[in-house]
Amino acid sequence: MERELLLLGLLRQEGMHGYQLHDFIESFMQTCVDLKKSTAYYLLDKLAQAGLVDQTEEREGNRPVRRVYHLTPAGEAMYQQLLRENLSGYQPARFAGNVGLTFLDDLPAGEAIYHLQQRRTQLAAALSQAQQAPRHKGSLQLIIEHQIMHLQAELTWLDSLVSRLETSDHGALTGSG
Amino acid sequence: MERELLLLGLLRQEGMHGYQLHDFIESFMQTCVDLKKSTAYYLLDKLAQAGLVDQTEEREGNRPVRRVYHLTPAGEAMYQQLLRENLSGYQPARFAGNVGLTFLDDLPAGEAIYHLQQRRTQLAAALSQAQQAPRHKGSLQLIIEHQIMHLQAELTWLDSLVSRLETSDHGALTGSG
DNA sequence: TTTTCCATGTAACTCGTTACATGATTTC
DNA sequence: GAAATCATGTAACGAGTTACATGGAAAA
Repeated sequence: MERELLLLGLLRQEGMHGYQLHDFIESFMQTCVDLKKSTAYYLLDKLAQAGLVDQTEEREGNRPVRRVYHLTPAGEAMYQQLLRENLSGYQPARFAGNVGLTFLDDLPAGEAIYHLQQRRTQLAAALSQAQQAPRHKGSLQLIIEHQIMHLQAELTWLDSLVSRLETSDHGALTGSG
Repeated sequence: MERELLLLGLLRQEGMHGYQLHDFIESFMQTCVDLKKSTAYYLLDKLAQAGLVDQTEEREGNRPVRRVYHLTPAGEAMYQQLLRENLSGYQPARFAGNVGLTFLDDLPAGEAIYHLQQRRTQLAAALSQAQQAPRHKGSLQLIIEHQIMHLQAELTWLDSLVSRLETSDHGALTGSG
């Protein structure tokens, strides 16, 4: 339900059409959320069918019609509920990259280090991208801060893992650390 | 492909049947991976059809047949490739709980704090569960360490957020922190 | 004896992605 | 005139979950 919450929350601030919504998320929340264009349309349709938003059609010149969505009272109620549910629950993050770590010692230390350094490069890039993200008013800024905190922690951890591998006395991985 | 990598990596260490595999993951990796029983069977079937594992049927007494899976040479090759791909890439984590934070200032500070403290309780529980996880040999231990690091960072961050809200002079959220 | 554990699977479904299709308009 | 942007959508697919179905064995 996070995606629904996201759309409802944004539409609550101001009416928007699908393209605009996707654009906003891509430009300002790209570090933390990823919502494909078709998914946005699909979701808006679903929200509309559920009576949580309604459409008003706009047109400028000869362009394709823009369906601008606004919250209905039911949508507002649902938003209030979803927001509280989201805030008061902890949803564990999933780390796809950890599966490889499970089997790290199936590789010779040298090669493990090499691959992890590739990973490090991408991680560092993600961090500096997050750090350069434009500052936002209100709590939108929070998720950027969170993202930066998270990426910094990941980077530090990865570095400590690599240096443990480098000084590998073959007990380094499981050593008390 | 992480789930496939996970299964291949475990099966490489020793032949196992679906139930056993699911059991192992649930008991020893529950803090980081979640793989439903049906998904395990489904995936094993897919791997078998792709020729990456083969089955040998075992039976004990009158119990249902156990299909024990082993890596084939093709499976071993695939494993080697997937492992390197996984290690050398960075796959961003997704934080479903962040969507709510985006709209945190739609709630009065008091209520926001209340909900975040609910979240904190669950987070702290997850942390202590991870801390009590049995110690493992080899790099399996790495993902538990990583999980603990991650949960600690989350907890610290959440606490700092709550205390910013508590001393809320209404600029606290976006203040230079 | 009833519940839990062992062991497997199928069918229906949801969610989201990919790839495709359309067509106007603005920018280079 | 070509390319990018604005604006919408559909069809097909894939991954994974839920709920259901089966049945023997062990434990309570």
